[in-house]
Amino acid sequence: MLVRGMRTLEKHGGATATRRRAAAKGPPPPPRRAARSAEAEAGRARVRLDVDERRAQLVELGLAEFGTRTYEEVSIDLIAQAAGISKGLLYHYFPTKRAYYVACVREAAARLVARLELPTDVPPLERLQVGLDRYLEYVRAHGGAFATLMRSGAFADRELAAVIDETRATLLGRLTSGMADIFPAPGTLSSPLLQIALQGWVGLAEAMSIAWVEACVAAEDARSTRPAPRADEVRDLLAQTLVAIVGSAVR
Amino acid sequence: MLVRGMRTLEKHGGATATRRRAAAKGPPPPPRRAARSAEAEAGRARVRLDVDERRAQLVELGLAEFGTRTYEEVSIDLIAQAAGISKGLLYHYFPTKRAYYVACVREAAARLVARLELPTDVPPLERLQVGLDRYLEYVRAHGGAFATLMRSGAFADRELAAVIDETRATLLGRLTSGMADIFPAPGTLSSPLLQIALQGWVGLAEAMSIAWVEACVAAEDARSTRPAPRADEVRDLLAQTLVAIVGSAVR
DNA sequence: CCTCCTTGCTGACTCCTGTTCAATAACAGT
DNA sequence: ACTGTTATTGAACAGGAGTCAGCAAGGAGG
Repeated sequence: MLVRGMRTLEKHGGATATRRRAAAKGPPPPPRRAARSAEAEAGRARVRLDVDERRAQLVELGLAEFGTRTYEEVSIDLIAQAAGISKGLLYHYFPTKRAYYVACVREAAARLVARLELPTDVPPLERLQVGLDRYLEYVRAHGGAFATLMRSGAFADRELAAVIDETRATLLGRLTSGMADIFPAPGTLSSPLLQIALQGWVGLAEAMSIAWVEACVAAEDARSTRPAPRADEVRDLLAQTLVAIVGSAVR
Repeated sequence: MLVRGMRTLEKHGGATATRRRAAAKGPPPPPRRAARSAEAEAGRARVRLDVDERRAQLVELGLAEFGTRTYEEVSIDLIAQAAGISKGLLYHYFPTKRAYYVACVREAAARLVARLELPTDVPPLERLQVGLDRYLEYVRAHGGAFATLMRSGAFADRELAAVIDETRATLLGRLTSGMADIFPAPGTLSSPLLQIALQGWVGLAEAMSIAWVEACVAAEDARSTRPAPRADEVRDLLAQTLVAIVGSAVR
């Protein structure tokens, strides 16, 4: 509690650490500063949460932080401080900073996927339009956070790339489901070229939506610039391009 | 002379540092060990190069390293060791690791741009095709390095983003120069929507080319997979999509 | 109410890597 | 050979990721 300090001089940890340091440095270690009891005077008592709660809280916080700053700009200490916990606790939930980041990206992706539930009883082209509308709406609402999350630390490790690829595949699958009827030619739908074409279109969609959001922001800031395109213009452009590219690829 | 000036200030800098250290640690700073001349017994003598030579060497090395590993995987020590110099020297040429990275990316971009010099006396569509062919050839040849360089640490800072944006704009300008003749409607060519469309197409081109290279690699590894598309198929797909997207955007 | 006892939680430590700086040595001009 | 310039170095510093021994909140069983 209050006097919980002392920490009994860290009987073990201290001794071990001292020994190791001595071995590394040679000269006798500097006098150890006496451990003081903080925690009490810090004002905030130790709060014990349920595992899932804490995890959710941390991911939520990470969503906000990583959406604003870059991966490397966000330090573990910062997160811990913002969450009101110790650094060590974070490692109780996530083995590494990257794992924490991946968890956050995964959550963001899950939310995006959840928001893009589409009706299955409408014709493919209409579904595509509705899906694109929702996608653009999402990107517009989450603006920079979306771009930051998707691009900032991306592609550094396999796991992260897998999450992103999977998300893309899921969304693409939803948007294009049923479109096989439109383009006959049975075998061609899974041809290597079409695969590449579709991956390319996903890149197009992301680049275009990001450019659109930037144009929107720029248009708001300065009156001088011409107004940004409307969402439905962008949506139509995306839809038409998808049709065109698939048409070209299966030809 | 600038350097000289700083040199003069070193008296101050040193004092400041010492003061800071004392303030931080409390106890008087440990006696600085007398600098000895080891170096000789290290086997390799100190080599003194011309500024530009060394810079070029370091950038060349960085191209290789950053093309293989990720930004964070490449440590300054690694670079220094590979170059056979001390860590400190790197900071004589580049103020920071990121600056070094940016210099490398800038060089890579410059080479790409240089390779994409296009003849000006051919019709626009043909020029587009030739340009795309060269682009794909480059991406194919430099495979992963291209993707790694362009994506790994990207977008972390303004400067890097600027380099990449500028490169994209340059290439796009070359590929599309003269195409104004094809699509009449004078004012529309710089409409906001078209800008977005073109940025989107660049994203398409990058995503598609990366997917294509991956398909090529995969096809080489396993015989089971279907063969990767030919370069000219991808090129035509890209060209047709560009025409289609511009057509949609100016409509 | 007390006592385990599980486990969420902490703080001090280590290690590693980017960055700084005073000192050193190679080269150019004299 | 002497000297000034500056490329080059080694050691120290800073600060952030990751580790670990021990502490305590809240329930289970007496």
